[in-house]
Amino acid sequence: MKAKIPTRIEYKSLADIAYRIIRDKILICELAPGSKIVEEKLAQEMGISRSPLRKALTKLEKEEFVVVFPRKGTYVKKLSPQEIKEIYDLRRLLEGFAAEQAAHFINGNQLKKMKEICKKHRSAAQKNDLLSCLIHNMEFHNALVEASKNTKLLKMVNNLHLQLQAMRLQDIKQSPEIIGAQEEVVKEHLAIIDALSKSNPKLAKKLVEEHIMRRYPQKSIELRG
Amino acid sequence: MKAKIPTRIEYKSLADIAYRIIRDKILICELAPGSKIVEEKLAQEMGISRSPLRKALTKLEKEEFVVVFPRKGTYVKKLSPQEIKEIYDLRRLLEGFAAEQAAHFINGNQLKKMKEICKKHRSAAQKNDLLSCLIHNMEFHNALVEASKNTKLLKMVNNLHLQLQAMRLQDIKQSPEIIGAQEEVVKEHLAIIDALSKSNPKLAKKLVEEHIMRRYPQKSIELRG
DNA sequence: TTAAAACTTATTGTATACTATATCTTGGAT
DNA sequence: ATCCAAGATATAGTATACAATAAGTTTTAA
Repeated sequence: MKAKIPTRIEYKSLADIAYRIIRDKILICELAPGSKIVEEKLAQEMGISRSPLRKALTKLEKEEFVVVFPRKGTYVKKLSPQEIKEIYDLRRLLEGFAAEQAAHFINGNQLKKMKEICKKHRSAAQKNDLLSCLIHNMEFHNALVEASKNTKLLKMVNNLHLQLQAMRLQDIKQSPEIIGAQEEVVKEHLAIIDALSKSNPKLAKKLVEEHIMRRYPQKSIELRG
Repeated sequence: MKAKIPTRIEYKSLADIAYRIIRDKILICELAPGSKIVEEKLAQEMGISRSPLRKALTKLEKEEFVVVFPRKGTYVKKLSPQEIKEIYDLRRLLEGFAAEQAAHFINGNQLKKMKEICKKHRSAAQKNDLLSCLIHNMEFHNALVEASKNTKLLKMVNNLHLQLQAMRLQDIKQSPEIIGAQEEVVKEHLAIIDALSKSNPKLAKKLVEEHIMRRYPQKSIELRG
């Protein structure tokens, strides 16, 4: 008899829960970059055994939130300047492409959703609520890539954003002013929405690329391309 | 005291070995798309316990070689036409970008290496050794992306190629002629090398994009962009 | 006193045992 | 005969136990 492939159902295993908790701890730097993760210790803290914890760590390793040194231990990943550059180069490429594609398909609902995100984003910016700004920023970029209808692309871009998130939160804590200019960010987002609504792929792509590179934190390093 | 981050050493755990063996079995369709993987059964066949096997399966899940349905089981992934389209769209984008970047940095050694790969590829093509052709083809694209000096990009493209590999092998078995035209492929590879050696980023990019889309197996579906 | 060796401890990797759930089988009622 | 329910079985998820290795500590010899 042929194997029946089941339909996916929602089920949260301890491994899934642990994955999410540890990832969040890394994103808010409760687990600091470079610090060691001792399995037994962390498992006890979370009230679970090492089995689901190790599964969670394996997933985090694949997504580059931690680095595993065989027989030595697992360490929270610390992004190098070179990696940050790579991420921004890839974001420009991938999200630029996403915008181009999205301009072909995007519908009223999706545009409306993006506009609402911008509204909340602007409101948070005016209140100087930088954490909310960070969230709405991710929501916007997420919605943009979703509209490109390429699920693999969405996964890639999502992962890149999450990898940057810990760094962004650190920046907020250490010097909120460098994040600043959130109203500028919202303006640029709205311009992108406008290009999408006018089904202008080339413009949407260009605006997204420029938007991303304006936020590249290592402006001093010369850009190529 | 600050945590000392160890240097990476080579160490093959049973999980690593199992990962590689299972991945290869999937690539050669010894584990057929859609078939179920029973942990206890596969572990016994490989002479290991479920612990390292499950770690291997978790990695394979993250790389989309298998799909895990919670509490149901793990199944070998079967690519849908939509996913194949996504992969080709992304390959065009990512490898086109890689070529553009590579044209800036590439050195004599790397060019030499790529030429040698083409030489072997042509030789295999003349002998009608399609399996070797597949390998040399991957080697070429790998070398191209390596020359772009973006490690994250390399990982992404590598994964896309591996995901296609099972399908390509099936194609060879079922109808060798559709693979054919390997000498054409080599010619196009050499043209790409030529553009790189002349440090012509725009041309290199264009040639790579065209080269990839010429091999898109679903030509009938209209292409956008 | 210093350095190497032997020993101890901590921690990862692996195997096994247990638990919970999904699937299959059997039996009974209509 | 068909459908549903209760029990049996298979299998994934989790916990624990054990093995191997790396890191740390003490001892001993020069």
